[in-house]
Amino acid sequence: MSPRIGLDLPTILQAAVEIADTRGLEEVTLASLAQKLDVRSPSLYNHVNGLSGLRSKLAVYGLEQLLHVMTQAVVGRSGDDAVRELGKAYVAFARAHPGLYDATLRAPDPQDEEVRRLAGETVDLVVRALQAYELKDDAALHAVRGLRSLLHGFSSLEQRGGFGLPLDLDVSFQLLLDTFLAGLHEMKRRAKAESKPN
Amino acid sequence: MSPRIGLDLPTILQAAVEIADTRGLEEVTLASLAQKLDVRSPSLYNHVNGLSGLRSKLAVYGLEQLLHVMTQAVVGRSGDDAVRELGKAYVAFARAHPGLYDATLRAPDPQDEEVRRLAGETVDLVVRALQAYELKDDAALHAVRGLRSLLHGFSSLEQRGGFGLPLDLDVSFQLLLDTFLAGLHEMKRRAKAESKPN
DNA sequence: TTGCAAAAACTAATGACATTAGTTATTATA
DNA sequence: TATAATAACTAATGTCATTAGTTTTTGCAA
Repeated sequence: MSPRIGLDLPTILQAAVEIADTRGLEEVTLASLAQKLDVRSPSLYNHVNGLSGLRSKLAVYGLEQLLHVMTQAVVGRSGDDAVRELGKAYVAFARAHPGLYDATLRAPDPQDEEVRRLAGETVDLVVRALQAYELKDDAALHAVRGLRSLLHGFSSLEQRGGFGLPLDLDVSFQLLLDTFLAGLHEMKRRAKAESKPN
Repeated sequence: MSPRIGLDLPTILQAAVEIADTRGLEEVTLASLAQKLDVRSPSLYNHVNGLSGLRSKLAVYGLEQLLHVMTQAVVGRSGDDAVRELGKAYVAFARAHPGLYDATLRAPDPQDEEVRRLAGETVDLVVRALQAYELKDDAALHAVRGLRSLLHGFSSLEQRGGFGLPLDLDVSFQLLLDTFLAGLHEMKRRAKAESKPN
């Protein structure tokens, strides 16, 4: 009971990531992938459940890596520093792996257990990074959504060249993060002013 | 010199939007569109330059509509009120027309003159809406990018079901906007504190 | 009224793709 | 050394987009 050892999943994913990052996610086809791996496309079905299966695996792979770089960014930090490094790590990942980043958003099946686990872990990580702002109850989760919106929005628009203006992107990002953080501090101040006097 | 009067561009775009909004942008194919219009797919080439041409037209069409609803949202308003209404109009558009909204981001050719014009007009509109914050020079443009990042990020993640949490989306959005606005005010305060004392 | 030119819509054909069915080849272990 | 498991293969089908070339319609000029 043992077959020939040709392809394996890591090799396939690596090749797929390379195509995605250099040519775009749409160019990741079973045909282009098979050609790159010097194999006939039906052979890929032995490792992956068709094109949609490949995309799902790619999504999980990307989510794992994204979570990893985000985790590395926040260890040993807190408050503004933690959030800033988290943000920088996020956009750096999106810049370094545009196709893979794309896959994490377009491909994932929300029902997939692995996807749910990774999403949960990511939320937990960001909640912890936001601890310093003393957000009550759901407020922390809303803030996680907000931060993610802003990070994804910036990364996504940057990738699509959606910013037509001749303006330094890093400055824009820095300022956006600063504004958001200033807002968080202000919200914290307001919450205190509201609870203390009573 | 006159042909038969069958299809026309508005009819085609309307049908394409309907498919995009109900089944997703990927489902807008010349085949599906032709079927919906009760025509053979090569006939569409008389009105549109293939699939990519259709997508470009769809992008322009969407950008026009988006600019329109944003314009309506800010007329007669200023400051936080203007920004809030602008934001609400943006996400409302994305919610009402998920496929068309998608097209405005994925399809447009940045070289296209029409696209550039619409993008420019949109930037101008938002810059005007942000006048109350007295942002200096490039700061206003950076703020436009920031606001757009946050609006697009939220809309995009909402559409993809990227928010796994069982939490009210409108509250999240409201809070995100509040935080951003509080941040803008704080930045304005800081800028004043920095210039005045000198 | 008639005929023509322009343009829309058509048929036919090609090539890229995903996918399935069924075959061949390889290799670890019994 | 034989075999069972499984990877990789060939062949075939169906869906697309796209191009070439044909037919049809219709406003206008003669």
